Amino acid sequence: MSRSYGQYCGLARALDVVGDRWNLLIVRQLLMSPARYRELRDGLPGVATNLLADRLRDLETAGVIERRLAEEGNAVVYALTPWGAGLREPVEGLIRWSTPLMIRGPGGDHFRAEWLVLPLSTLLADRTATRRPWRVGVGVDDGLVLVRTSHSGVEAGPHDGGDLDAVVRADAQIVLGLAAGVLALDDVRGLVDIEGDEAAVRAVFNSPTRS
Amino acid sequence: MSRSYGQYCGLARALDVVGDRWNLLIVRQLLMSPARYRELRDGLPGVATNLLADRLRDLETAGVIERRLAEEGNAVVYALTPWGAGLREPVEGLIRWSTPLMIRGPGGDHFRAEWLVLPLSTLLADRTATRRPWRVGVGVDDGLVLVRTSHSGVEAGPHDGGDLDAVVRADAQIVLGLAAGVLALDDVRGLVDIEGDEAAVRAVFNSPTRS
DNA sequence: CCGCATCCTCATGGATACTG
DNA sequence: CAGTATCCATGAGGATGCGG
Repeated sequence: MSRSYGQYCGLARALDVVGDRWNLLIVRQLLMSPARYRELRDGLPGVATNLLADRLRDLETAGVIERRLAEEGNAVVYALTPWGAGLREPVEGLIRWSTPLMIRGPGGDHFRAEWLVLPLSTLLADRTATRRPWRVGVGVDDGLVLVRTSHSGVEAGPHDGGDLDAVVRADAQIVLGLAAGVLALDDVRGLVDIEGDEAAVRAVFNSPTRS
Repeated sequence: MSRSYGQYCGLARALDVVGDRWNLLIVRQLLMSPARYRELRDGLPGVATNLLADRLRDLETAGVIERRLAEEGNAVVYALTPWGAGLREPVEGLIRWSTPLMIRGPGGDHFRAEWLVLPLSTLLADRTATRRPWRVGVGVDDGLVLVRTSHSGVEAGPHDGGDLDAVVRADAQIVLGLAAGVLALDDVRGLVDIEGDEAAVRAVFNSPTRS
């Protein structure tokens, strides 16, 4: 664990726990779903394997994550504790704050479709859901993210294999621009591929924000 | 500037900008008020002066902070840009998340009364304000933090020298426990010193949360 | 294979002295 | 006062090893 700030301040103590490099990205992965060591390593391109092991130990000691035994028996699965799951708010706050950094496009950075789950969740959460419920797949590269109506608005998550009313495919940059309201669907028609119920797709990206 | 994560992910890009050690603590200081170099150094015990200078440069380059000329003429003052001020949400989220780390008490850590401003702001913000407006000073050590009613609830900030309806003095740990709702005022009567209008103090710490 | 531990190199952080 | 310059300790990154 890195050096403590030694300050009796909530932010400093929070950063003593999750401020070290890679820690919040590990939390990001686990906010989507519990995962095995290898899955974490795959979802965190660039992490050194010894650092990942170190950080998992630190976070477990601090009570942010816990090791569970997978259903298959002896496999270890890492998951957030209830307290660790409380990091969703500040993490989503940082994601919303980062919008200006994302609409510039990916540059040469790594990208994984699953990384759209949290941004879509938080950017679409306060959209008013339409009358009839829908489930839409948002596809980038080879991945598919599920966006659907929920009791209180719109939710995103990993694709669960269930039926979809529609599938939208576009570059990640465009998907984020649409979700953030920086782009309108009609402005990028040629860059977006829509299959299925177009009305459902419009409900995702063009419905007014509750504000 | 530290090594980039190289991930096209909002959280990773946000941390590329503010994830380096000390960066968010500098933002914490500037969320309270613009400050000069020396004030930042004083408010960040433990920071090395070269690191502070480095970080201020990085944050300015990234567009999080800006250098301003003070009213007195040639003095430089650091302040958040509008985008940088948008970090208030995730920072307050981390502060709320850190409550379990704070109610354990200060241990041997440094403490400054001004560090209560952000926690009091975010922990009391959704308390319903009483009918008549009040201004209460919360005192720890030698410092005094202002808590007052606002149009939409309760606000905290640096003491502005104006008249106060009451002053409460207690240890920082107790103040935070009261604000977080972990302690009730009557449970710690002997440890809290109240001057002035006690009803105003009760309005700060005992009014029901809006939930 | 998966889940780490070890080793080595180099970038970053920390403490202090120094300068315009 | 507002930073630079310097030096040393520490942590990150990458390759590889190793037991289950």
